[in-house]
Amino acid sequence: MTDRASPPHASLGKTVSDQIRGQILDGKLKPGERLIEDRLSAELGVSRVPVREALQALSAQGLVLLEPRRGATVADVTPEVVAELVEVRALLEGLNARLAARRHDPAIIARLSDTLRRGNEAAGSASAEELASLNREFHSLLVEASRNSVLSEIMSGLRERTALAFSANGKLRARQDWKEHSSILAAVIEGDEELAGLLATRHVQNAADAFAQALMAAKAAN
Amino acid sequence: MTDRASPPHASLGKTVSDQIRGQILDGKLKPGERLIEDRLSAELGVSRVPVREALQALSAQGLVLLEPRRGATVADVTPEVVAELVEVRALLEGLNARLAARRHDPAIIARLSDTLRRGNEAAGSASAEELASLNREFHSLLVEASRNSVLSEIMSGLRERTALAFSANGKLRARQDWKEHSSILAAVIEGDEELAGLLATRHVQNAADAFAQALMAAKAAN
DNA sequence: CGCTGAAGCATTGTATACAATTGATACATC
DNA sequence: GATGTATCAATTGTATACAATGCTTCAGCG
Repeated sequence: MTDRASPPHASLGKTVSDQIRGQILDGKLKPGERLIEDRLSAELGVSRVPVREALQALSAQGLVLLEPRRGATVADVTPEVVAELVEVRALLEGLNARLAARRHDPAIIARLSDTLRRGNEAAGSASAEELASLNREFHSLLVEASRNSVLSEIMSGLRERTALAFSANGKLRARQDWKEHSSILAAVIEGDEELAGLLATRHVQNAADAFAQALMAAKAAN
Repeated sequence: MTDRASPPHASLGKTVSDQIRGQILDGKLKPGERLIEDRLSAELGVSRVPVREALQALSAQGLVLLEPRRGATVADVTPEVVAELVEVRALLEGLNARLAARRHDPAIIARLSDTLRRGNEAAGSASAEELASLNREFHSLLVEASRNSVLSEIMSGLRERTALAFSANGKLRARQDWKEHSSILAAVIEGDEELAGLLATRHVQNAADAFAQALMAAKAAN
């Protein structure tokens, strides 16, 4: 039940966009799959107009590829794009962590600590979905902690795209992930900007490396 | 005549979006001004549907503020947001320049050199519009040179928003701007990643500082 | 004179209908 | 048998029409 989706009185376009985004991130819609407006509008019980709005929004976010006169498909995140994504996101997570350490907001830090605790508890036992949700929560709070709305918007898009790419990562790295989260948060609490930034950058790179290795191993097994 | 706008067979939504974007960046539409769908559709001779698409796209880019049930207004870039914008853009321009230095693509470097030459020639005499256009061209090529499509997309949005904020900057800093462009390009040609990155980051910060000072001076004059 | 509230208007949100384009299939031709 | 071409179905692009909402104005009352 990780679907909070959208508030009841938001415009339909947003509701639909959240629905589709959810299905993409959950893997119910697979990369390359066509998103036909008529089908979606019938499925969701709305007209094509909000569906089109949603598809455009998702396209702007990079989750959907929108080709003129040819329709929409779920974005296929190639290894090249993943590398680009990681390069940019690693840098920005670094900036974000530095800012969070500088701002040093006790209220958000408290919430981060709580999420961290739950993440550590869940790292062993919980389902992949729950782990993903906690992961999102941690990074989302961290973004909030930097108090930079521009950065925040950009990063939320990047996080979703990397999540899409790494969806198969599952529970394997959970323990290591939360270890790293822990040290990032510690640096933020200390107000050690440089360390927080470095750790956050490394965190992204480490996760990407681990994923690449897992991928290689899977290939070798075939 | 810096308007290349959109290719003739692109969808109307894109055409309209380019039109409105142009009017915003040219200052014909001022921050805070309401963008009423009916009026725009009448003015541009299309129905409201493409206009809505355009407004959403511009909203995703940050040039337009879209409030549910309340319509669209030209984004008002507050000093706080400018600071955030500069913080992020400075970092990303740094990464971009580093990558450009690493890639080191002769074809693009040749084009950059050409633009640089024209920019230096124009720095003294040309109109503000022409200078802005050359500036866009230089940075646009530089983004291309990094060969990172993710970075490229993000930065083009950021550049437009900073351009909107600094639109009043005009010719004052032109000479200094192109001096800095020149040294950035030199570092890129040398393949000196670190220097190129540093200079590019500084370039953004310098421009922002200069603008802030100009603003203060203008205030003091009142 | 200011305040409250209801009616009307301006504007956005959504649905339906039509036009235009693309991709596929079947057929004819070499 | 391969290749080109015409026709058709599926799908997207755009326009128009209607519904829902928020803002403004102004009458009535305190």
